[in-house]
Formats: sequence, structure tokens, C-alpha cells
Amino acid sequence: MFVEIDFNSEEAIYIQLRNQIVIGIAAEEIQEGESLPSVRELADNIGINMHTVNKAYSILKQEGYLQLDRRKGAIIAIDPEKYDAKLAMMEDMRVILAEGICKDITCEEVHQIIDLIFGEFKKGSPIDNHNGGKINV
Amino acid sequence: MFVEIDFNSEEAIYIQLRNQIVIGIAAEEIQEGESLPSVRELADNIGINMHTVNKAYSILKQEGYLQLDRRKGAIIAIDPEKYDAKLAMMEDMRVILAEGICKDITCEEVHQIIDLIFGEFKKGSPIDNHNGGKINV
DNA sequence: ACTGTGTTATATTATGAATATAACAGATAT
DNA sequence: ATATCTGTTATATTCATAATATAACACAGT
Repeated sequence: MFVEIDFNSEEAIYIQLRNQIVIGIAAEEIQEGESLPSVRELADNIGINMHTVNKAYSILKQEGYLQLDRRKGAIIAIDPEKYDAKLAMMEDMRVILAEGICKDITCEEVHQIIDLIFGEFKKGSPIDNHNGGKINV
Repeated sequence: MFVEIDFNSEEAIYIQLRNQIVIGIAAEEIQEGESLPSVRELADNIGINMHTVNKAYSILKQEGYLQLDRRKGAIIAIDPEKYDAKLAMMEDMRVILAEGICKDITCEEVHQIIDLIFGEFKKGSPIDNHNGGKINV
């Protein structure tokens, strides 16, 4: 699994990190029961502060993606009951689809995009393995 | 068309405003050629600063939703060529779908959600007209 | 004892959101 | 012409938060 941080992005580092880990889980680059690096180790590898990683981990824990164990560190443990993911998805989707509708993207095109992305996640890594500055996790 | 700002949200006010206007256009609550209130008027109605509204308008102009005319004010004018909306959609969609996949939401369920939201936009207002603290625009 | 976990606390710096005035150029109406 | 309304730009301040830097604690493993 790879992590790539864009330091020029307007998106906060801990958000980028959180998102990439979620994508990594969805792409099955890292699986249930496996553990992420410690907050200090990953912070060193990326070149950021420990607390920034800690914040990402804490959020992932709260959202039901991680279980934080003192012994094994941060292990992937999905809890679908933590919150209503379907409801959250609809909220996020509403704005994105509104943008698309304004720009004349059809419902069929959106369905194609959905299938395309789902396909990427199913067959292993959606990211090419040439590693362009990405941090191995 | 209605605008509702959540002052307790972590989302910036000008982003909320921008999103609601995009949703309003998609829902055809406000249509091409019609004009939005002036930055000062809308700011007064909502109870926020003029510059906050101005920032939302400037972004909408840059993204190809608005044309700012000194005579008529801010009029809705969609320009699908301003940027690649389809590419932007895929970027945003990737994280959302990753979250859904982790939480065991199937591809079919996502398709249903898409159709549901598209249906909301087609038949007029997706927002009920009971007006719970929303600002008429 | 020592090291490595997550966790918490405190403080500082930097960035950006939101506000408050103020002014300008152009268009409209009285 | 005078006044008023546009968007636009400029400057400054306040406030929230992201990111950093240390430091310390409780717990588990070697």
C-alpha cells in the first residue's frame, strides 16, 4: 500500500492521509486484521509530524475503519455499524451530482463512472506501481 | 431558491453557499439567464459579510456557473468548457466510493442512490418548502 | 530496565476564514 | 448632475485550525 501526500494541496495532510488509507482498504491493498505502521514510524517515512498521523488514525478509529491496540498498533477493523455510511454517501453525492447535472453530464455517464471506479477497486491496486514519490506502508 | 447556512458546520460558509447555489441550478430552482441577488443584498439577508458572498460568486464565475455583469448583477450562465467536470467528478467520487466499499455498500446500491438523487433534481425542488430558517433568494 | 505502543497535554507558528471599512469604475435611475 | 446600485480591489483585524515541537504518561513486549 502506498501513501502519497501533496504538500501543495489545499486539502489538509491528515485528510489526505485518511482518504488514502480508506482507498487502500477498498482496493484491498491492506486487509482486515493487518496493521498500519505506528504513528511515529509513518510520520518519519512521510516526513511529517507524529500528531498529524495520530489525528488521521483517530478519525479512522472513530469512523470505524481502525482499532487501536497498544500491543499490535493500528489494525484494520471495519465496523459498518459505526455510522450510517449510506446516508453520508448520499450527502456527499448530492453536491457532486449537482455539479455534473449543471455541466450536462447524463445519469448514464455517472453510472459508467461508478462502474469504472468499482472495477478499479476490484482488481487490486488502482495506483500504478511505478511509485512516483509515494511512501510504502 | 433557498439558501441555508449551518454556522456550526466545519464547512466554510462560502463553500456552503457555493454548493447550495450549484444545487439550486441543478434542481432548476434558478435557471440560466436569471440573476442572483447582489453580494451586499444576499450578505444582509443571510447575515454574513459581503466578502464571503463575493468569494462564493467569484468561485462560481471561475468554475463556469456565473457571469458577473455590472448592469444585471450576477446572472446564471453555464459554461461547460470551463474545466473538465467529468474528470473532477471522478476524483471526488473515488474517495466516496472507497468509503462505501469498506462499509459493504454494493455497486447496485450506489446505482440506486444515483438514480434517487437524479430523480430529486428532475422534479423541481429537492428541498421541502416549509422553510426551516432558509433564506429566500 | 529498556523500548515501542497509543494517548494526552501544552505551546508556537503559519495559514486561511470571516469580518470591518474604505474606496474605485461603470451603469442606472431620478 | 446627483445619487444609488453594481462588481471589484485593497487593507487590516480577529478567530479558528492545521501543523509543528517537546514532553510526559500508562501499558505491553523483549
